[in-house]
Amino acid sequence: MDGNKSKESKRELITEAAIQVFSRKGYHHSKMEEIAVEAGIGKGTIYEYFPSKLQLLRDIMEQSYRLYDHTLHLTLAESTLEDKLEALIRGHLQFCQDNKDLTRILFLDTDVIDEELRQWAWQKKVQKEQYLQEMFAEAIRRGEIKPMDDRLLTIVIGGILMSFWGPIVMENWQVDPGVAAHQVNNMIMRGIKRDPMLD
Amino acid sequence: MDGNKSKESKRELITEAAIQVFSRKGYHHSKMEEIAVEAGIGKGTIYEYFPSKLQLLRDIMEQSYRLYDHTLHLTLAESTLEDKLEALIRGHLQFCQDNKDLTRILFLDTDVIDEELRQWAWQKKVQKEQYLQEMFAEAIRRGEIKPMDDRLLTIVIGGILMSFWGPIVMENWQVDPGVAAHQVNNMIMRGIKRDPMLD
Amino acid sequence: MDGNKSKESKRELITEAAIQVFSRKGYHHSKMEEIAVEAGIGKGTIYEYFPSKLQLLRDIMEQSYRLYDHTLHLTLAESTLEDKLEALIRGHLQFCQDNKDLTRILFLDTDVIDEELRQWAWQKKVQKEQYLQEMFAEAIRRGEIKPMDDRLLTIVIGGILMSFWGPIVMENWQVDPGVAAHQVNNMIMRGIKRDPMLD
Amino acid sequence: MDGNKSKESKRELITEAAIQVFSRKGYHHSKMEEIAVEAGIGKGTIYEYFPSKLQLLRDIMEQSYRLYDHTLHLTLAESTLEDKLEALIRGHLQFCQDNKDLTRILFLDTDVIDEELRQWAWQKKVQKEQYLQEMFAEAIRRGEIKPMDDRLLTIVIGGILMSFWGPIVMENWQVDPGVAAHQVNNMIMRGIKRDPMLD
DNA sequence: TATGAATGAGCATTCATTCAT
DNA sequence: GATGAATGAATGCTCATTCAT
Repeated sequence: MDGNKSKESKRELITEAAIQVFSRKGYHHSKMEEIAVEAGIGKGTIYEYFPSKLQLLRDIMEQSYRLYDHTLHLTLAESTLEDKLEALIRGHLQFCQDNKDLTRILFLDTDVIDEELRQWAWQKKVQKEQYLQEMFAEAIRRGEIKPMDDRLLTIVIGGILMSFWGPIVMENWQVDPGVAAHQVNNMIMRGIKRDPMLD
Repeated sequence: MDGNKSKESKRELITEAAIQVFSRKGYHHSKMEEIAVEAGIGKGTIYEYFPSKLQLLRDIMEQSYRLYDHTLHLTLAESTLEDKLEALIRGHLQFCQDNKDLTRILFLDTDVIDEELRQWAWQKKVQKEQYLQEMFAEAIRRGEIKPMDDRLLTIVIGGILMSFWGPIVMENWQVDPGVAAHQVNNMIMRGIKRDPMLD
Repeated sequence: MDGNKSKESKRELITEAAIQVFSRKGYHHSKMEEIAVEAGIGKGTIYEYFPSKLQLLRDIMEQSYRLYDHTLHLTLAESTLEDKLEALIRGHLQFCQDNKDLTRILFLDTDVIDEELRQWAWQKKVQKEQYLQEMFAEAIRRGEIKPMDDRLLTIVIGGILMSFWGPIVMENWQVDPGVAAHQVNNMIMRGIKRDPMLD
Repeated sequence: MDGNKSKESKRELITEAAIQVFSRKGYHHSKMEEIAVEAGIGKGTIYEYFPSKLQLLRDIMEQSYRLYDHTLHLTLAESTLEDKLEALIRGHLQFCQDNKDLTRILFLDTDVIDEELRQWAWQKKVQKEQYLQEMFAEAIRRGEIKPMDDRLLTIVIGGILMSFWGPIVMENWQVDPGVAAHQVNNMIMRGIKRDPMLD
């Protein structure tokens, strides 16, 4: 029954260990030795599966983004921007809660490592923003939301999404994704100002 | 008179050089040698003013936060939350534009260095959030904004502020702080959804 | 019937592969992995036949010397030194041409490996020189060649023999062993200086 | 008085130490640590003067060849080939005796290291041979020596020169360069065969 | 018997920090 | 004070060898 430790699962074992360590210490303070110990294997074994420490990080990053990309696709099932946005926020919160270590690496270490990785991460960010911006532009055209600078709106929404990982990952903020997403979506859609009409 | 290079100005010279280099390469890829060259002094001289590379970063961080704290105080001059928020956003945008290198270091390298610095930076963030949260709580009590989760609102607003440094610092996004702040503030206060009443 | 790969032939298979690789890359740059691939077998299998990389080299060296020793025995069939020498040179040239890879290993890697192997190779060289030196001493006694320092003559002749492997192995120098041996032998026996008697 | 340990002499110090160690152990078995200890300095200091272990070897090789090239120039002062050859052999013997460690590195490690160094060393060898071959061709034309294959003669003479370093360096063979050179030159010029005319 | 995944001793190299001048 | 040559602890990576299957 131990046979499920196939070649693929050994790779995953290393990846898991690396995620733990990278998340705990950050890339530069993580030693290959420590990752090996965490995985319960020898140092050299890592190099049977990954050619270098940097490539190990890259693989983790790419795997993470593939996982995360799923979040964006949640918007496709909805028709109105309001529903799309809520689905997006909910999915994002869920991802952060389900993959704390990954989130930490993804949003923390990204920009500090090497130029190629930096480029890659930036491109990912741009792609995501283009997707969102088009979504907003279309909603403006459709008249669902007010006429406004779609670029600025993209930046703002992107920032809001980013804002959650800190509390969730660093402070272990417990939150129901559905509830929080609804509240946040309400803020965005209807604003926070008290409606004087209600008085 | 070479003596105008007083003790204090030599310290600043090093700090400036370090900001350049840290910003350009990130902390871990910055060499003390390079900082010295950038400052036009000898490598050993840095150690006359700063006990270590890490402490040099800490000093820069602290100095930056002192500078940035000023932004928060801009809210004090305003009475309504709407005005406070706009002043805050405007001040933040201004700071990012005026101190790109500092911003990069502040929001990029912060969490990856050492545990103590990580704690310190987190504490700064918490302090800022407490200030904002109280501001929001008071506005809710006062009835200026709708009843809502002030913690969640704080996170959202914090995220929006953070969202700007990327475009400004990395993409050299040119924006008029006054105009952008007003637009963003409008989004937050009145929401983005088109008012059906207007139809 | 795959069984024609007997124990002995598998050993030879490995030896052949090792000769190829050692010759191509030199001992230190040759990887056991590469030798295994060259032999078309698994890495571990080599260790069924040779206890270590170094021992594999030693075996090749010893085998080579056994093969080469034959060259020296060619002198036995001749009576005069002149004929012995020509046979020796011819045999040496033939050996270099027929066993380029072996020659390369034999004369290139010998001394750089480990102390024991160095000793062994040196001893082989000394044995060969003793054989030659005795041959010369006897020829001097017999009056076939002039009275001279037989030690010095041995060194000179040894050097001449060594001089051929470079051009043959490294530059792929094509030469007829019989013709070249005759020419070289003539140089040695009669000198290169033009005989003034002939004028 | 310690001030003569200038930047240049520290470089030499390292070079000397490296020559010792490389000569004793061969390149691949020499550790940077050991070279540092031999030089009485810290390991890191070597890297202040040489960018890598390989470059350290290269520098030594080049320096050696510059020193050795001098030997070839000794032939220029002589007019007849006989005198040129004797000067060459004498210079060669002298060089081997005076620079045993260097000789060992030069004639032992050359071909086993890296491709670029291999090329470089081969080119040096070719240059030397071209010089000799032209010298011989000219002597043939002039009628000082018999008509013969000048390429073959070059190989033979090159081999004879090479033959000396083994006994001198490995067996500490004590020889008077002048005397030995004269004897060897006689062998080459007049041959070893007893002149039947003398009977 | 054959295999190749796993191992870890071993080594070149980096760079923050020191200290003699 | 200012300097930069010297240092060595720290670490990523290699590859001969082992051993479970």
